[in-house]
Amino acid sequence: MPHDLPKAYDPTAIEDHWAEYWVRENLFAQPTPAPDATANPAAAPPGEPFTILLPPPNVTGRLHMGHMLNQTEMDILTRWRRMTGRRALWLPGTDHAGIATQMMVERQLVEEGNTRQQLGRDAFIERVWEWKRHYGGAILSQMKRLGASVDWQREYFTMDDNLSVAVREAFVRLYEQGLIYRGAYIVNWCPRCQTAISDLEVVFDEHKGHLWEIRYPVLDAGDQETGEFLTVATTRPETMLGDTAVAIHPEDERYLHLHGKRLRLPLMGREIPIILDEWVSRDFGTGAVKVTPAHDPNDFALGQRHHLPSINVMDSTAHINAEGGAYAGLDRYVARKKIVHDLEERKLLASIKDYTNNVGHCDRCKTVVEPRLSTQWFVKIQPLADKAIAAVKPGPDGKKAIRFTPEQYEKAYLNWMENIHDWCISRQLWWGHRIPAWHCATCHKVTVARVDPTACAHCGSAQITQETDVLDTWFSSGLLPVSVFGWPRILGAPGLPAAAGETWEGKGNRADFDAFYPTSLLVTGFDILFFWVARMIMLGCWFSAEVPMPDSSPRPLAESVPFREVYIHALVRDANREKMSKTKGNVLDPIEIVKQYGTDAVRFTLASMASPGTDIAFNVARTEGYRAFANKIWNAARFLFMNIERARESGIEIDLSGLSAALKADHDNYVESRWIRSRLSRTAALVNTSLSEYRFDEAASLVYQFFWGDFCDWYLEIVKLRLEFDEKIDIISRTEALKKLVAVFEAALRLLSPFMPFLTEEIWHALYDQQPPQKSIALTHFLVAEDARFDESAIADMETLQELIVTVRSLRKDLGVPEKEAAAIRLHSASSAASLAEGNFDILEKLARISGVQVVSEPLSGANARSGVHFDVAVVYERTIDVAAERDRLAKDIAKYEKGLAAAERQLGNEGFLAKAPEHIIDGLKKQESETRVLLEKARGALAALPTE
RNA sequence: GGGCGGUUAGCUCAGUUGGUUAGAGCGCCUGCCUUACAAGCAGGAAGUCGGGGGUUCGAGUCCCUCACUGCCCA
Repeated sequence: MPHDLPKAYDPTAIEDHWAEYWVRENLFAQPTPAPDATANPAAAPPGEPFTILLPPPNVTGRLHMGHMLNQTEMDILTRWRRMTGRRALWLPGTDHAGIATQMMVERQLVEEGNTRQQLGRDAFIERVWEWKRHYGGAILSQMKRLGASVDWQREYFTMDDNLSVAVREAFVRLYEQGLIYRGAYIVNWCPRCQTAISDLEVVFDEHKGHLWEIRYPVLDAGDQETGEFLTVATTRPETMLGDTAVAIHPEDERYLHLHGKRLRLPLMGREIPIILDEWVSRDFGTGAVKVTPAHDPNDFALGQRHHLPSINVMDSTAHINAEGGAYAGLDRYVARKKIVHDLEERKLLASIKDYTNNVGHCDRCKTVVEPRLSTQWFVKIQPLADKAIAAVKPGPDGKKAIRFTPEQYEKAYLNWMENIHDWCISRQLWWGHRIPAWHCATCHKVTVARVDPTACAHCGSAQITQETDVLDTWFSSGLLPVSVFGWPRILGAPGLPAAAGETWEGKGNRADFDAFYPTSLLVTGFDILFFWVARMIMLGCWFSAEVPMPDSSPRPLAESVPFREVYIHALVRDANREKMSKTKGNVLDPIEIVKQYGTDAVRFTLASMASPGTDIAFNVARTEGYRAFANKIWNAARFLFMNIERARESGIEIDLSGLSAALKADHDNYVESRWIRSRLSRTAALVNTSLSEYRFDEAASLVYQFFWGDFCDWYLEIVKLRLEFDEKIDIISRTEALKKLVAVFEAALRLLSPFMPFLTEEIWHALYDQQPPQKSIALTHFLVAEDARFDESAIADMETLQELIVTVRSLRKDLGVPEKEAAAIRLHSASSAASLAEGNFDILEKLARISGVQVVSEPLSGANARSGVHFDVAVVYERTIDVAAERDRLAKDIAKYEKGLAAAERQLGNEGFLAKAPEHIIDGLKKQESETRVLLEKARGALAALPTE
């Protein structure tokens, strides 16, 4: 029997199955539109595209909570958009992660007693590919398991041939445009990784160190020491070996007499000038700063301004080199110690002060980064940044081509983009896109080419060797929004395989580009704002601008952006709001939690806590609650199936093809059915709005509230009355009631599906006896307000009934009526509440255990009565209420009503309010005032009617 | 040092352009195995919205200020 479900929901029993099913059936593949689709709208597939690119996780990566949040949000949005009829394409893939991957494989080699140098470049790269084939992309398998609704046929990897072609083309174009140059500048150098790293890969940590003050002897005109000293302050004394000047502020009165003088550099003996520069801070240290252009970015800038030589005193492993004289060969920290010792010995150390400073560490290996002068490749970034700024600011039409949510991140983005530095794109690694530049041994010029050259383009010499550096990983991932759709092949660029077919099947073509670029949205964390977001915008705007629009017109900026919207989500922290970190040991593995509670429950936790701009303190207690929610729905399904079976046994078959009509049906005798359909309609409207504003928290709680609070707690309980088989309810109404129940439930499943895809898929298939109208609930239609009939009066009536039921329940409890015992009520009402109660006696009987209703014409007060706005109700019972407790309760109510009434009266007596406040506010307040007055009078009466002690 | 955010129930958070008596989940208290569900049902308690000042007919919401706190950039 297909409808025989276990009593408790066990996610592990079903999730693997559906995860595999979705991948196997290729349900979320988005085919390339027919090439002539844009020219011939009739041939175009229906629906606006909704395109979203997975921000590429590292190929070495494993799924963490941040990924899971990120992917949950993308999946909810993609599933939702897909169900609303958009042509949804979510494109997955990974990043080759230069340093991380190379480190991984190097570690393997070390275990084998080998090094990459021994292996050689080509063999090493082959080794990395091998590693990738075996271990790479574990994170994508995890995504599959979590049911991400991506198009697996379009999976990308930044080192794939097609994407490598794009990288090479981009490099060559930028070079030809004069936007790539090579030169010696200060870069962040990781002595362990042996490569330059970007500013963003340097993590600053507070570090307790010292500030050493060193006395530099002043020289007179004859180069003799005058006996005077200029004292400089430094946190890194070992760099003094490379000092080429000392700088002071030109207006610093302490040092006016030293203008134009020279100094003798201690330990090295070299003469260096005193230079004047306004950059020097007079308040810091002694106001005199040593200048080491080869080892500090600020000093480098000073050196440029004052034409100072740069002396590099360290090698690539941060050991002192031959320029360091007696210290050559020492590690930087050993050298520091020795230098301090030597200075002290020569009485040149003025003082040592404790000092806390920010020290940069390599993001990958935590080694202290050494700012170092070295020859690197750079992108002249300003022209790209200008476009990237224009794309975010309002255009001439006042519209922004890219919109940020939450808005505050736009400011952060612009601030960064407006202060951007040239981008160092070279990395001294082997794993990555090798820079397509060849150095000529004959004329020393550089040849940059799309196809590997055999001779120097300048002098024709065959003595050329390729640049050994590779490109920064972000260079390739920044290109993804264009390259995954076939750029540059779609331009038919020379030296590239033709756009039509060949080996590029499924790797993007012109029709894809026309259909899916710009993508709709990028979802990512704020920590990634400057990595993906910024680079994709710069490169996307730059290169797509050359691709004409489908109608051959030039592509405007608004159509060249890589995505139209950016949604920035929060950081996932642990339950104590601590940042998760391996060293703290508080990292939660999402997969482990998923195993415990089910994917849906974890997804729902993340969604319901994802209010924009607020970090998520992930607490499994919350997840436990949502597992309970899943279980609740599971059991609601069991209840339905039970009744479908029972109906079937008595020869009633529900026509599942008529469900949507049942939702809209005008004719309906039952208030609970009119009410639940109205609530469904309202909920659908609000969920759609919330999702369109990225309010995952609102959307999730709306669905939760509807399913549990409305559907299960009220509707299901009442509908049981209609399904009674012992009673002589006519078969037609029974069938109708069951049909509406099934219709509402099925619709609610669709509403829930983007949030809980596994549970809803399982139940939905079961509902259709494994013969559903679609292959997946994910391919059905997402509910909108119009799908269910909305009836304002049903909501009002139901709310009155609910209030009556809750009042009676509470009264019964306070009177100590045993749960199972029915009791009669007396009811007074000046409005329709009494007739409503009589007309729906069966509901009251079941939900409030009422044995009879006696409608009375006099208001009720006293020991066993309570009042709502529309009614007074008393429970007929032999015992009376706990008078003291009731008095407390009433006193509290009275105080609350008095306060409320006083506030309302104050407002309504205020002419300014009556004159200025909008009408609906005034009307609302008047209504509130009169209702509160009624409640207050009734509460006072009730208090007076209580027996005295 | 510069910039941005946060402070609402015991905990975690909502609270739309100022507008009717500030909400949710979890936790807590009380009573129930009522044949969908004890991962449940029913009832209940709980907040001077960080402090102070101001604008306004009206402030959790806007402005100023102080305190605490988090993040980003240098």
